[in-house]
Amino acid sequence: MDELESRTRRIVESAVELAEEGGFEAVRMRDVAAHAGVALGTFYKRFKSKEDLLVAALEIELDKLAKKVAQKEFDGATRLERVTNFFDMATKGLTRKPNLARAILRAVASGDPDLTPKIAKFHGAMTAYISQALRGERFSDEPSQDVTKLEATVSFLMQQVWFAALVGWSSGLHSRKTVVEQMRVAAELLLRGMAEAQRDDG
Amino acid sequence: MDELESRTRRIVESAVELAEEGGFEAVRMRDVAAHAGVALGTFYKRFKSKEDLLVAALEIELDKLAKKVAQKEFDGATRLERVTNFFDMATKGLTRKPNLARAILRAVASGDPDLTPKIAKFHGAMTAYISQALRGERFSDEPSQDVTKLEATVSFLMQQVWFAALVGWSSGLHSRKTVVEQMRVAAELLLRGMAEAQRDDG
DNA sequence: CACTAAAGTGAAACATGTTTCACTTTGGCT
DNA sequence: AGCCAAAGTGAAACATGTTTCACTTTAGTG
Repeated sequence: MDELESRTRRIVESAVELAEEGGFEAVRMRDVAAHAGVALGTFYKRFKSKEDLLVAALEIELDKLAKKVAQKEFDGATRLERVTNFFDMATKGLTRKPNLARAILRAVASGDPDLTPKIAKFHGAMTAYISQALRGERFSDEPSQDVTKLEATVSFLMQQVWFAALVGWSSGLHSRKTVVEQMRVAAELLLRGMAEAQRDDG
Repeated sequence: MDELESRTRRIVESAVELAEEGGFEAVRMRDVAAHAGVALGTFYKRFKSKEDLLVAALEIELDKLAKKVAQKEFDGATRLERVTNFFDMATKGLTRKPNLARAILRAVASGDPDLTPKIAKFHGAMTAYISQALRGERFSDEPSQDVTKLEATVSFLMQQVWFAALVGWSSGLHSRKTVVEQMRVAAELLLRGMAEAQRDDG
C-alpha cells in the first residue's frame, strides 16, 4: 500500500464515509469531491472510475486488517482452529461496516479490467495471510518463503470461498454468522483433503 | 423457469444479444427497448432494473445448460471425473459468450436485495446439478430426494468456488482454462475431505 | 356493440457517472 | 522576483439508468 498523498487520502476517506452511511449509491462523485474539498476534475485525474475509488478503499481496509492481525496473538492449536479464527476476525472486521463492505464487493466484482492489478494484489495479500494462519506463523506483510504448492492452493481456494460467501451475504442470501460457519466447514473439508493429499504425494 | 410472455421474452433476448456484442455497457435500456420493439415504460413495468434484466437472462442461460446436460450421457467413473466434467461443460457453456457472461456476473454480484430470490433459485439449481453429478445420476430438474447433508455441503462449496473463479475470469485475473483447472483441484480436495468425513462420522 | 380496466406508448424530466476545456493556482528553479 | 510546467478548478456538457404522466390501444365483458 503506497503512502497516499494527502488529497488522494482525503478523497478515499470521504468515499469510505459516504459508503458506510448509504452504500454504493450514496457514493456520488460530486459529493465525494465536495466532501474531500477538491474539484470533480481533480478526482478524475486520480481515479479512473467510481469502482476504482472503492477498490482503493479496499486497500485501506486491508491495511486495517493487517494492523489488527499483526497485533493479535495468533492462537489456535490446530490448523483448522487458526484458519477459522482468522476468517472469523476478517469477516467481522469487514462486516462491521456493512454498507461499505457491500459497496466494495460490488466494485471488486464489476469485472473492470482496469482494476485487475489492484485486485490481484489484494488476492495475493489475503492468500498470504491465510497461509500464515495455516502454518501458525506470526502475520506479516512478507509472504512466507517456503509455502508448499498444496498450501498455496488450499489458501487460494479458501479465499475464493470467502469471496463468494461475502457476495452471498451482500445480497442478503445469508447472514454474517453463516459466512463464518461456511468458512469453518470449507476449512474442515479442504484441510482434510490436504492432509490426505500430503500423505499420498509427499 | 416460468413460461415467458412473448413481449418479456423478446426483451430478454434483446438484452442477451446486446450483451454478447458489447458487454454490460452495451445493454442500454433505450436500445434494449427499441430492439425488442417496446416502449421504455413497458420495459420498466416488467423489470426493476438493468441488473434484474440480466439476471433474467441468467435464467435463460441456465435453462440452456439444463437442456444440454439432460441430453448428454453423464460419463465419468469416479465422482471426481463426473464433477470435473460437469464444471468443464458448464464453464465452457458460459464462457462461450464471454461478454454476456461478464455482464450477468456483474449483475449477480451487484448485491441488489431485489434480485435475491432469483439468485437463490439459480444457486439451488446449480447445487442440485452438482449433487447429481457427484452421484452419477441422470440430470433432472427434480432435486434428488436423499442427498446427504455432506453431499449438499460439498456441492454448495464447489458452487461457491466456481462463482468466485468466474468472477476472477471476468476481471481478467485468469483464463477459462484456469477456471476449469481450479474446479478440478477444488473437487479433488473437497472430495477427499468428504470421503474422510464420511469414514469418521457415518 | 359499448364500456372499462389493464397494458402499452412516447416524450420529457431527472439523477448521476464521466468528459472536456479554458482558466487559475502552486511549487520548484534560476 | 520571475517563469514554467504540473496540478487544480469550475462549469458546462454529455451519456445513460430510471421515473413520471397524460394519452392510446387492447382485451375481455355485459
